[in-house]
Amino acid sequence: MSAVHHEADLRYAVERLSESGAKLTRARRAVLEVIADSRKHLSSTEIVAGVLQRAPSVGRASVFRTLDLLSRLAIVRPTFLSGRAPVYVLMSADGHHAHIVCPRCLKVIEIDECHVSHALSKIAQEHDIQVAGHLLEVYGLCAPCR
Amino acid sequence: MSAVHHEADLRYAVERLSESGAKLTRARRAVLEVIADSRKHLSSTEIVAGVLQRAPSVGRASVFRTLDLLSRLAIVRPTFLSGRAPVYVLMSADGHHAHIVCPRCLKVIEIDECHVSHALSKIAQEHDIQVAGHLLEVYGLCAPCR
DNA sequence: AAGTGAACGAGACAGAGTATCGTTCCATCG
DNA sequence: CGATGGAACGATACTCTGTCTCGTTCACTT
Repeated sequence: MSAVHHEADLRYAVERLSESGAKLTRARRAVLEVIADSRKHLSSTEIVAGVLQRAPSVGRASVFRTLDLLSRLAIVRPTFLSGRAPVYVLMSADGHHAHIVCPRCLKVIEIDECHVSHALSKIAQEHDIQVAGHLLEVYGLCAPCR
Repeated sequence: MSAVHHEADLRYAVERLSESGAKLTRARRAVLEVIADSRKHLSSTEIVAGVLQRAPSVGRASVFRTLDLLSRLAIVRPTFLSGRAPVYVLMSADGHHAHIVCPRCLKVIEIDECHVSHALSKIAQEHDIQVAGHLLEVYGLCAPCR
């Protein structure tokens, strides 16, 4: 019920939201809490449902507006995992995220340490880019599926 | 007009399609050609339009069915770049793909060499996964935008 | 050359996301 | 302390991407 799973990420997301000049409204707080509170990545429909439970007066449109805002701020990233609708991934404090998708059972395994910093600095150098974040998706069969 | 840009990828995609047991129909060939022929990543709407030009008798539904099939075969991967609708990325022969997105001008820069093989083998080992492919998205300002 | 199941084309349908519009909230400034 | 203005809101109508259905056609096998 309470937001315990990604407490730090939630705090950081709220901080970045304020920094951007956006107001921290009830609707936005509710969306962030639902996302941070969930153990798995949620679709927009699931987020709407979660928000409705937590703050029944919040409208559908505000949830979508918030998801848009969070995407633009790179706090969240829509991604296709299982199913037809995109699923919103909460980026970590430094704008990075990585997970493994098993193409057979569609399970998603979150990765904390993805070892790409060296690769990123090479890419930054080769393409003259100022890297601000990344998403790494790895596709591969998990142990039970082999 | 003719498919010259990702000729090798196209050939490989066709091969994997046959290998999977799927028939190589006119609709599927048209979709693959449109995707491989394009210099940029296309949305489903753009793909439908391209197919319609190339093979007017092909139905909308078949395009979506094909995109589904190609996604399941990891020949293509839907991703959110600019805009509301997802965009389909053609994975390279070994199931890998990487690009940089500039969050300001929304330009997408394709990366040929992404230097993550070492990171992937570490991840494979740590999580007991048999890696079959990956997608790396790097977010960062490009030179002109700084 | 014929048989068979996969795939197709057309169009009705569903549902995710958007646009509109009047209202509310909140900060700033008189 | 109350007025002013802009950002965000809630409700709802609407759009459009993607799906489902169903009878028909076509690609591959033998």
